[in-house]
Amino acid sequence: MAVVTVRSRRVEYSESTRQALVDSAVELFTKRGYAGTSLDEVAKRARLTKGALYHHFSGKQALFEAAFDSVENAFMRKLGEIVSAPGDPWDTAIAGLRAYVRVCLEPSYQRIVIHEAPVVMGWERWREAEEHFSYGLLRSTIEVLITSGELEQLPVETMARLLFGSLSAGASMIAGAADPKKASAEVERTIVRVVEGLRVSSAPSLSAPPREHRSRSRRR
Amino acid sequence: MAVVTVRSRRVEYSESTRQALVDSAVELFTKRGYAGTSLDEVAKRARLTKGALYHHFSGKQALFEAAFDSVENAFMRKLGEIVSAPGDPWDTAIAGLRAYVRVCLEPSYQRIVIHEAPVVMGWERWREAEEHFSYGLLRSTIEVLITSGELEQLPVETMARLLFGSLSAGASMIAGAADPKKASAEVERTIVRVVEGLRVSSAPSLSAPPREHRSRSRRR
DNA sequence: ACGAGTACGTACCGCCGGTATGTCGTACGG
DNA sequence: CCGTACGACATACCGGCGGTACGTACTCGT
Repeated sequence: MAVVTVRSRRVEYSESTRQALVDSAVELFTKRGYAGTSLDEVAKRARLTKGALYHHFSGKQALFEAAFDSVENAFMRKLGEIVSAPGDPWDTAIAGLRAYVRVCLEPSYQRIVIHEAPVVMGWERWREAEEHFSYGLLRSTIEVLITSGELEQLPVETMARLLFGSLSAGASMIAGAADPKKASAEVERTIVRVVEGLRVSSAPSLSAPPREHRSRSRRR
Repeated sequence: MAVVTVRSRRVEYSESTRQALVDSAVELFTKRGYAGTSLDEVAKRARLTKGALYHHFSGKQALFEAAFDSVENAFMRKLGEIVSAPGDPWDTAIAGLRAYVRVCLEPSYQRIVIHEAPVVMGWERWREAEEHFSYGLLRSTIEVLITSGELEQLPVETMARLLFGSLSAGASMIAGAADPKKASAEVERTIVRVVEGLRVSSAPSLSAPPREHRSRSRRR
């Protein structure tokens, strides 16, 4: 079973052209968006023709998803290492947040993953794909924090979605800001503050699932 | 300034056909999305032709923006009344949050305003348009809460964006959930908890679901 | 009542996603 | 060593759609 059929030169060339098409697609989708990019253009930039493109991909959507995966894989590897590093779970989680905010400064991540993918791939499929990437990371991080008693006991799925939404919005804001450095600093600070608001500071709540309380908490 | 030139029957007809086109566009954009909807289809559904459409709108984008405005105006009016109602600012803000979550159950708001608009109109233009609608409401509400000392002092702009991102994500989640009622309840609860985490100097009163209460909301 | 402008409809163009088909080189069995 | 089958592209073409040019009927002001 150790027969590894020496990767022929032929398939090497093939994979290379495929990669060239993906790279070209990433560039053009980032600059002009999905609808604004023609397949002839993508092929031309890779010094190929549409025939080659349709040999490697079933259509425009498939090409986009390949570009999507390419971008995600490029940026999520480091992030995964950060949040799975040993040490205090809270600190590593915060470090992950900061790192993610930095990733969101990348134009290709911004446009392809955050903005266009949900529309192009359909929201459900996008979410499904994100399970393997940033959303999955966020979700597992939250789970760790909840089980370790650092975070308020709230529905993990919902928490993850809402936080992810905040991060995406922060990403958009940073990308569109006149001063991205300053904006990312503010986003970072605010996000961290939001998460800290969900921290359980005191002893682990022996309170059962927080439900119905007397309310009317008045202030002032 | 009192030159009230009697609206001729002609312009009435014209406005009526324009409205028919917008309504048709809202329906089709909601069902099939922007790219999946052809102008011939929109015109046909309104018992018109593409010629009429191009008489009233400069192109597909303009038609979309008209549909966008139509949807926003339809849903944001009530919301505006809620958050500008007299009474305790904190309570009205929370009520506004809950109301917004309900709006997010509407398919047309979901797809047109939340999902497609940022891509179709471009993110910057989308944000600009949102200033007059939901985002503007959220922002002003936050400003009130901060100046009244209820909320942590954080950059208003950033807070508003992040919270808006959370709400949008919650909206998407609700729309895609198998049990939207349950999902919206969870989103509501979690969002309220997040906001309470940002409250100053108050023991977080774990969500207090107020049922329909008083408030004759006669305002404006 | 009559020119003018508005509110459409009709016909057509160019681009683009997708398909069908052709061609050339390479691996492979005999 | 040779033919052949198949993979890796290129070329040619189609249908649909956004957008444009132009034609036409109806209305309105004078």
